[in-house]
Amino acid sequence: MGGKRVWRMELGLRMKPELDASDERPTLKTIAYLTGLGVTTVSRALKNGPEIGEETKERVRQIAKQVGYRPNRAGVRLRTGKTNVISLILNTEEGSMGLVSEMVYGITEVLAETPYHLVITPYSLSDPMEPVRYIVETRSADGVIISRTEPKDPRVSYLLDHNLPFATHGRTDMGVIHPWHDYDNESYAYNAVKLLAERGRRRIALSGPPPHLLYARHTARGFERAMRDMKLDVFPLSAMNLDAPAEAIRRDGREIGLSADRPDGIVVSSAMSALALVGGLEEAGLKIGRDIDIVTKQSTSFIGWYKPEILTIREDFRTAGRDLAKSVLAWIDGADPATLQHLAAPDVRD
Amino acid sequence: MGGKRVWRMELGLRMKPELDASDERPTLKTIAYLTGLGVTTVSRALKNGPEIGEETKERVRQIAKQVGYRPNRAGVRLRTGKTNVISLILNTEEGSMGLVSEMVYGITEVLAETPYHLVITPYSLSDPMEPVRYIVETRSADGVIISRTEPKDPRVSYLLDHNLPFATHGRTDMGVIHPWHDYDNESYAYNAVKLLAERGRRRIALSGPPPHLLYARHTARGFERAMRDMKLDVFPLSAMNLDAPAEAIRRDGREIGLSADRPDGIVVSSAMSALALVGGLEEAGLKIGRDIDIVTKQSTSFIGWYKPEILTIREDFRTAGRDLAKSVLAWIDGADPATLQHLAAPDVRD
DNA sequence: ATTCGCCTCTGTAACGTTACAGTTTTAGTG
DNA sequence: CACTAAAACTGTAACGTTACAGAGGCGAAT
Repeated sequence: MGGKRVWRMELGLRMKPELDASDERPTLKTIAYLTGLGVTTVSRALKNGPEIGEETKERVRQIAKQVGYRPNRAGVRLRTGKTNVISLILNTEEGSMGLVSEMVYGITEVLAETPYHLVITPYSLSDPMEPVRYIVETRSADGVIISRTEPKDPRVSYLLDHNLPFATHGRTDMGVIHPWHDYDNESYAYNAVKLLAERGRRRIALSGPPPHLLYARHTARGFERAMRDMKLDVFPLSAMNLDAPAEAIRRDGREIGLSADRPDGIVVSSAMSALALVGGLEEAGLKIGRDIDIVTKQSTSFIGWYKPEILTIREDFRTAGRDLAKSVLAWIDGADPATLQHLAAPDVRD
Repeated sequence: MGGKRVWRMELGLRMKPELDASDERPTLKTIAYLTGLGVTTVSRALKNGPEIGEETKERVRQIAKQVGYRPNRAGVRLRTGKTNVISLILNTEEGSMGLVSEMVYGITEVLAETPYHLVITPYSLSDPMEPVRYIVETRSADGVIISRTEPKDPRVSYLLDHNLPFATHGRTDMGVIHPWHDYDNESYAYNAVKLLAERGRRRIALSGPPPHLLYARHTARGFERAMRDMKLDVFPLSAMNLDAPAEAIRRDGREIGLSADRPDGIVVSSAMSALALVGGLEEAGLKIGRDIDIVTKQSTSFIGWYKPEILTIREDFRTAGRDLAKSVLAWIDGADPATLQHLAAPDVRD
């Protein structure tokens, strides 16, 4: 074997007599030259292909490591069509503080251990299909992550039609199967009510998400089930609308606080709204935790720092990001999308 | 000219007799076939090269648009080395809510009108150089945006050494020239003090950023200048440390609130800390706006919704993102980096 | 001895683009 | 009329990778 190796080396030298400029980025050719093997062999060896001898593979791997070889993404992509890119499609008009960065962190955390890069693709509400079409037409990603999923989401059908793996943050209601990650808002609402009941609250209101989104339904279901189970009085909040600007919510809070006939507990679906609501309630002279209790979801723990009187249940967007990334990768690798659906149980402590 | 066109078409047909599968993605070859021109000519025409006739260019452009031609990024990248990628290097441990997403939005807003994509490259505090080295070694981006800039930032020297255009969020103190965008913290602190002075506050404290960061110095300078100009009493906050966890800041706030000898105004450098501080002060029974005034920076306007008593001065991270993106692109296009340094004046209204 | 199949390695071509070095055509010059 | 120059176009090669179709060598079966 030693003899064979030497012979190959000489052959290599004869065949590729160019100087290898050592400051250039190494390619397969560099390794081929160094080992005296063919470029193809090196390529197969680094992929651990079955037709390459174990000894050769080891030698190639060693040299590759020595010279710091990194495959050229453009080369791979041009030849195979594989981009090694996951695209996160983001709406740039939403200002849901913290949500996005946490999700991005979760995604990068998973991708860091793979050859995948994360590309951020923005869209405006005026044309949500634009980035999806762009990615499909230019084949610029192997997989896509979608946020702000709608119950009937045209992006989902489009991606399914074009066989591009994806995962959605939030479920859909279209009778099709695809990977998703969703926070269990039914469980959240149920537990929120339970928390209030444990504090002796009996007249409880729900300030839910915008009703056209699917998770508004989940939230309402959990809320109503809990109210029935615990035999509490639903306090209807007609005016309340989480889509409304914070000023309006604050105003609502003040009105509620001033009315003689008011709830003694409110379940809120977003930390931002909870803050605005509490602002209004306090302006009306109420003391949170004494006169009324508020439960809200929170993604970062800042409410706990600031106002421990507000009851919180955690929603972890980093985990969501990790989950979504793992699901897309799994789908790309051929997993059954039906197995890539995750409902995240809310963490009731804190 | 009509005759010429027909002849070319025939030539084209003779030379490339393959069927053009119309569902395939169009390439230069497709357009060459359709126009009867050579691939090279089409390439030059679409780049508006000088050696192509105006009439031909127009025809090529038209057909290109008709078939929906989009240059293949991998092809360009492989041939030219141009990636059309800007990399945003992010620390995934920081939880500075809202900051990151707003910056990302600003960047994508600028890149949307260019062929550039935004890639998020994460790093952990244990090895801040890793992503920078990766990008340089694999030549995987044409430009880089750095956040959390340190006064002596090794990433800056490394990127300068390797001729990779970049821009930093925050200035450095290394005696080298590079593009940056920085919030004018000196001006912020000055205006914050002025705001307090206008409300009759006289014993003013500063709760500044972690002292090892450069903008701590800027903040302190603005604060001290304002205090001198307005002949106010500096109230030293020995215990205060914005690096501390929010719980500690909250505790500090309570202590300050309970002490007989306390400031009547505090300038705070981060909205998060301001909230924790206010939480503590209120716990001690103080009423913001009556017993004490707080000024803080805010990036989203949520404090205004929640607690209008807290005085705020806006810091706009979306603009920062836009600025940083524009600067990197300009540097890539050969602009003088010395002209790409922007100090963002704080917006005192709101 | 021949054939067969297996194992391990090989070169060629192609992905889409552009730099480069021509080539043809037309118009202008002496 | 030859000659040159400019204008407008051309093909070839290369970027780094991998699919594909071999090609040697060698042991086993015939």
